Amino acid sequence: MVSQYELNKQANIQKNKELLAALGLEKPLFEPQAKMVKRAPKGKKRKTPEPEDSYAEESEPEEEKEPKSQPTKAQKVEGDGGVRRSSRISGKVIDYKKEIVKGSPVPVSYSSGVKVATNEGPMGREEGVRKHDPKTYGHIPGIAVGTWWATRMGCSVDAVHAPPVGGISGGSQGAYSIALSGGYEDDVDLGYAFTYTGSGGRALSGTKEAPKNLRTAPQSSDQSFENPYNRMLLRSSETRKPVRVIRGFKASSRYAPFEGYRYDGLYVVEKAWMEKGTNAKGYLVCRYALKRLPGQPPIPVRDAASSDVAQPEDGDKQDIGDASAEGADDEEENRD
DNA sequence: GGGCCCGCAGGG
DNA sequence: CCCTGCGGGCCC
Repeated sequence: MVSQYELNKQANIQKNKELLAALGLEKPLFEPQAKMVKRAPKGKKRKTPEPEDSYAEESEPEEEKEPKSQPTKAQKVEGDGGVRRSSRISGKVIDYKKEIVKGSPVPVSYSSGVKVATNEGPMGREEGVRKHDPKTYGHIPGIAVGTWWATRMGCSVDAVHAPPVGGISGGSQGAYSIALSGGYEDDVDLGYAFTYTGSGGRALSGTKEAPKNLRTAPQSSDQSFENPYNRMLLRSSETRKPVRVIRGFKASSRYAPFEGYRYDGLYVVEKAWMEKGTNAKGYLVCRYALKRLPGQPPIPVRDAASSDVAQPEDGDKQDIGDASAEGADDEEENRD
């Protein structure tokens, strides 16, 4: 027996898929699957050299250190018996810092086409010093598309997405950035386009009888565009300012990283609307449809079948970094 | 695994 | 200054 919840969820997903198609977002700007090829485990484990050179000091990206088309070193292969480490949130078995300092800054279970931030702080990347203003529209200098962090604080330090918890960050002209972290089950993610759900409607303070002090909680009331964060994204759909997007390991789509958080580049909010979300009471949620700007590097695809990671097949390329896709520079930023 | 509650960066 | 929020560490 399928639960009513599941039925509602599937209905919502289907509806949103159709909506994305109706918006003309059904055609990928690139074909990730077609260009990805599974890498068979090669036997060894970790390794992953890693030049830490490249765009080290906020200079310009330069790229090309990307593994693509050059299966060799940098390919993980995780042989750890296939342990999926996405469960990191619950156990502290994994010492990220150690892993980062050693060879590969990126966990072996996920390194396809991924770069790491170069923000070196006293305690490592996640605790560096912020060098750029997160309150700007478009790319952050020196942070290439595909950059990966172990935690949200890393994204914050590198100014890609400032809030350590919040999913939306923005100003008067729209959102600067958003985080896809699987907070809402019925969001649809096609990589080059996706639907996103707004903030609010959660009882973070609990009830009078059972007061709480949470950072996130289940939906317990309607959302609305009155909510400042939701209003920002609504504003984005009007100004069409580019929005930085990071995908987190909690997101369930095949475009989400296995671990940590990854900068997936710039998107534009194509539409904003209200609908009944998938939750027990059918509370209203603010929903948005985002589309990726063209000219950006492909998004790595998670291989659903195995713990191996898909790999871009041929240098398909299109350079990373900020290159095109910049509707970005018009960041005369906040004119508050 | 689940529950609790903390810091932290923003926005008003 | 107070409140919010798609983290995360810890303890059970």
